[in-house]
Amino acid sequence: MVDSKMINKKSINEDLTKNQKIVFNLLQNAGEPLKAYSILESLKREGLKSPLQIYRALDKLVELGKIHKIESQNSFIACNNSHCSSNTAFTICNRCGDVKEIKHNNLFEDVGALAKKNRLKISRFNLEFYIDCNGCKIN
Amino acid sequence: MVDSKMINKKSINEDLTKNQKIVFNLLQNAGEPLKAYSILESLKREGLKSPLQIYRALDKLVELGKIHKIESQNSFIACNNSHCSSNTAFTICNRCGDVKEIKHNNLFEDVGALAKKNRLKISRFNLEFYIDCNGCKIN
DNA sequence: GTCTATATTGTTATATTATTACATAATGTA
DNA sequence: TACATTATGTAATAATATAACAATATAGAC
Repeated sequence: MVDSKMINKKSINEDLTKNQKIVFNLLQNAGEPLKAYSILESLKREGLKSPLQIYRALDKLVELGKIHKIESQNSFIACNNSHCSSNTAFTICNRCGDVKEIKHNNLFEDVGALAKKNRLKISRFNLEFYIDCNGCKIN
Repeated sequence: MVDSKMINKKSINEDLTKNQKIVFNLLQNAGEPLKAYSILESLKREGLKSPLQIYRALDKLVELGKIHKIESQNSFIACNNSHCSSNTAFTICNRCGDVKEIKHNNLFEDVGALAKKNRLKISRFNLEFYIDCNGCKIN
């Protein structure tokens, strides 16, 4: 399923359609997870006016591996890691919900190895580490 | 946050309130993930008639570690692993969405070790392995 | 026991997130 | 061109989750 639709992550943004480009650019500039309806709000000026326009672009971008969905927040973040292959690893703050994508490539290899060790033939994984972020620990 | 509210997983179900017990029993007997509104449907006969009654029970049960939420499906499953400490590890089928909780304790230790290796002080983790399940591979 | 604080439950309304259904336009390809 | 495929637009609605407030039950302090 994932495999058959997986496309070279390095494919330039020219491959994206108009709406996909608009949504992707917004997410890249944001640098933090955004929610579908907040994206919709931001993009009213670009002429996007219905949720479906946003969701369609988001779905495709997820499929292409150019963005990830943070399921527990119903939010979307531009991919930060050129080697992730649609695998995802995040830290999520227990208190403020702040999300950071983990870029450490060893981690991706290690999790893959763990899957193998447990005899699982995986197409991808999602790993979420819940932490108290620095800002929240102080307060 | 998790720590302060974490309660002994072995606490018997007597500790649960009426609605919590009703919801938890249903999930235990189901043995598969259920969605909030499907739980509501099933429990109309028990006198539960509003979403909030279900969500309140589910929230508490998650907090107690007696059930887990499968975020990508908005579904809830009874915990299957007495050592999980609110850590979660699942396989999820790409095609049919079938979810299984992984019980292999070594995996939980290994993921904890990975967090440490990456200098993360985590309160818990959630790991999702996406696979093609046996049933789906055949068809 | 009774008073009080706290937790739990009940109920209505509403907010948030996501999809269905259908029409139209653009693009690629024989 | 003609045809299939993909992308877009729009309206309606489904599915998921929470806010706000009232009523009831429970556990300790006295």
